[in-house]
Amino acid sequence: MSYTYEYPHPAVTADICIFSIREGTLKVLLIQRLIDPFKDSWAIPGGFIKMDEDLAVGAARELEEETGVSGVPLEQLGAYGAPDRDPRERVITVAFMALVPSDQMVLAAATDAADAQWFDMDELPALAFDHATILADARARLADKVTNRVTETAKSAFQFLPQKFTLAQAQAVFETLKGEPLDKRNFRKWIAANWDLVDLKEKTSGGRHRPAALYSVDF
Amino acid sequence: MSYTYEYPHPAVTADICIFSIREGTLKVLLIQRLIDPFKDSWAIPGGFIKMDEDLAVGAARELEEETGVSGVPLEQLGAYGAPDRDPRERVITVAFMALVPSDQMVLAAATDAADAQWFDMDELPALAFDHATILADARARLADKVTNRVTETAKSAFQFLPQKFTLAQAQAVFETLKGEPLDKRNFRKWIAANWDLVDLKEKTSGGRHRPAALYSVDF
DNA sequence: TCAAAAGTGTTCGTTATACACCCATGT
DNA sequence: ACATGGGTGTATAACGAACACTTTTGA
Repeated sequence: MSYTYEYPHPAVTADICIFSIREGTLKVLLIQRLIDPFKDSWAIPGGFIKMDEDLAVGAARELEEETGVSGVPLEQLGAYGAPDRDPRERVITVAFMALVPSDQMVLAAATDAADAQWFDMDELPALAFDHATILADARARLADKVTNRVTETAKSAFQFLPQKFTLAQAQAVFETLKGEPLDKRNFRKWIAANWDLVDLKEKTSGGRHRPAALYSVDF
Repeated sequence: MSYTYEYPHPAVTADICIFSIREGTLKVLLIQRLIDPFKDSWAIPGGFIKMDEDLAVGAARELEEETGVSGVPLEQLGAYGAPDRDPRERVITVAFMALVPSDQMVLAAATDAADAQWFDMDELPALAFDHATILADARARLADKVTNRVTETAKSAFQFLPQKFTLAQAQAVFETLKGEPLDKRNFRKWIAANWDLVDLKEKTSGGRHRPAALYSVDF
């Protein structure tokens, strides 16, 4: 089957930057490409948009196909369309991003992906296409969104915490997302002022040091 | 000549929201479509991206072809790709926006455009495709960008002022761009703090009322 | 003298930032 | 006793928002 047009058409893809926190560090979900170009290179997941699906829907589908990850709320980052960004043909990509919990997530590489793995944002491999640029843009946007206001993005930060958590644990999560250390007292003021924390009147135990108070959060 | 692909490809367009101030009100540059679909409807200028040009370059080219407007710095707004947004075939558009002075600008409708005119943002005609949505997004972004920091977008606001201007004139420009009235004293504090105003030690004359001090701005 | 626009400061609330010491526990 | 992380308050600066009266001119 082939498709013919009177004028040349670019291909359009969606690429998705999926961030998570694992082992206390910010990770991004990458796939290893199974096919050329950039065969065997790592890349952010993505693929061609179908003719009858919305951009965000196509992005979600490609994400699930290549990595097994589904049900994440994607936010559009923008379009990337340098003429030579794909050596095959003209490909314009629309980039999306999301922040998700990943503890119970099972990665399942399929379709164009030989493998799907979480990479530490500080130890990225060489990336296919212009994905390093896209990912850098996404990283910057993530840091902006997490602490400024009580947005959906900020809410999702709490997914990296157990239901009962200490303030030190919460601080570590926000530091990881923001990419810089935060002042302990200022952080505690901020979280108390901006979120509905419930003091559970419980303390951690078994630690080597002073027990910490446990909290939960109501949205 | 025709172009054949193994898989279906969408068409990709760039659409451009060009804002200006004319007669003291915020205007947007629209074209009247010469061809179907939406023949005779008004639309924001735009058209198909060529295979070897960058998105922003294509947007600038389409803008010039259809309206005669050139040399404007475009900022990407995002991609719009609902499957049915174009009745002909699947068309994904990348929207751009800019704020430009228009006093000496000569509009020259050509190519797909029967006409090119400035429309008052408060009196828009029915627009083709999903252009009403795109334009509303652009309008919101414009208001955000103009007053918050000393950005390029904010700089361009001064292009709507004569070289020697009064603070009341400047306030009127910023109010138009922001879409809401500003407090006189707060505005004067803000403009003095954020811009390098030069007090020209001159006053307006010929007005019916108290003369106003004239300023110019250095960047 | 009146109408109309020009000009001018202070207060308050919120937010971000900086910063140092004592406390409770396990070893 | 000591090492380790838990826990706490105050001061300052910057910013945005609210707000009313006097001055100067032409008609």
